[in-house]
Amino acid sequence: VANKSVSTVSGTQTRPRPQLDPELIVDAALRLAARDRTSPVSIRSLGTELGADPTAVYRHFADKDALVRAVLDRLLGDVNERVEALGGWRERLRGAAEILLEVMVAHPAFGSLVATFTTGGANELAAVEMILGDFKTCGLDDQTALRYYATYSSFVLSFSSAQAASLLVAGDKGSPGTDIWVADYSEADPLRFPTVARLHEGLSVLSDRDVFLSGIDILLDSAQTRAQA
Amino acid sequence: VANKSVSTVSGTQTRPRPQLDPELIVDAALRLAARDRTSPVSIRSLGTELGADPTAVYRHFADKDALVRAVLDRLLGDVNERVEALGGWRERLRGAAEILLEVMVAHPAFGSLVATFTTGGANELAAVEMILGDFKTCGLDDQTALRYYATYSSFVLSFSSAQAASLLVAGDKGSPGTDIWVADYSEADPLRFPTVARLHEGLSVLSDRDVFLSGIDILLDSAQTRAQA
DNA sequence: ACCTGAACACCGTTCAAGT
DNA sequence: ACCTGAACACCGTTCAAGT
Repeated sequence: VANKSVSTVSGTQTRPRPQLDPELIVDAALRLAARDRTSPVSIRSLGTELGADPTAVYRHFADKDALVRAVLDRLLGDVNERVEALGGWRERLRGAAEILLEVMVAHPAFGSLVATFTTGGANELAAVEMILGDFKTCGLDDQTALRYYATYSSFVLSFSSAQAASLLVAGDKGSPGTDIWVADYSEADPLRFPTVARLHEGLSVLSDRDVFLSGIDILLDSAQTRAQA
Repeated sequence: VANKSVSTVSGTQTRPRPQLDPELIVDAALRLAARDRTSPVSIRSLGTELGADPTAVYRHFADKDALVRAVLDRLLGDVNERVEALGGWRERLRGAAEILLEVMVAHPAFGSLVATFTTGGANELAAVEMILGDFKTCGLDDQTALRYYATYSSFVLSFSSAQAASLLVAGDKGSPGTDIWVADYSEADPLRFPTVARLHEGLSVLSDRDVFLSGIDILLDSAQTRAQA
């Protein structure tokens, strides 16, 4: 909506100060989060990225929580934009889950918080409308559609948040490709833990992403079956 | 296993120093977490709770992450103990989810981390054995049981973690009974967001706990149906 | 041999002092 | 009128100095 052109800035300043505004701050925050996916974004690092005093942020956001909400709403907007291209209620709900996970994991400093904040922004509302509408299109009655909407979004948000958070706690150590849900149970005592011992190989093969999509499929299958009944 | 009696301590010391050991530190950490459910537990606060120098903790745990893992394994042990009393695979899986959520929400400083850490402790292994075994009892083949185990635990852990985390970020402000997943959408524009505008009342009625249990029921229904096929 | 506590490198946030 | 940066009250963690 806003015109982001800065071409009218006079040439007197050799190093153009970027005319701080909320959108620019959100841009910088996302740049930092994507650049180092193992660290949180501090107000101080944000200041240096902006070429301004760290505390300048406080003239545009009441506190860090307000900044986090703005950043998350921006990410939600990116997700919505990509989801709009998808057609069919089921493909859209499955694709939206996949895309949201991907976007949050690409910006762990903020993605790790997506389950604990309500952005209150326009993009959040648009996402709710899309999800609720698709569960209605599926054929569910109002009451049931609401239930599936809530279950769907709580699963997608909390899973994505946990996945992003695990990148932050892992820090530099830990091979980057490692999945988080499954530990190595190869030496579990067969007497005390017979099932684990027998199936530990199958456990280590599961990938977080597959588990996530399995959960989505189970939920969407369930919605479809219930709608047909 | 360990005998926790300290009755043999000599009476020379007026204020009995509690003979620091890992279990005592975990006890103190859980006491703090349960006492103030809106704040994280710092090493410093742990020190004063123990009546010892804060850095004493580092002689028993390599770093804070190691302490967190020990605390989470203890909580997992508490959950397991209560779950053992339940009979029937379905009642146990449903009850386990309910109890885990309750225990994590009762100790948000640590519960908020339950989705991002693998404890590597004995209680974790016991929980995996229980869940896998119950999905086998349900009648699923190995491959499918593994998938349902992974989906079940990722949902339970990430939901509980997000729920606990929301108590931390809320801090003192915010009425304590408020649910996190649903914002107030009562003034959504009916033209742009028709479904939300029409159903916003139903949305505000949903409780987090009900949404959680709905998700569990959908998952267990799905497992049962697939096992019968 | 064991423990303390000062110190380091970080946080988010405030507000007096500058321009 | 606007912005800076020093300062405050916190973090987790280390390690020299004590006993």
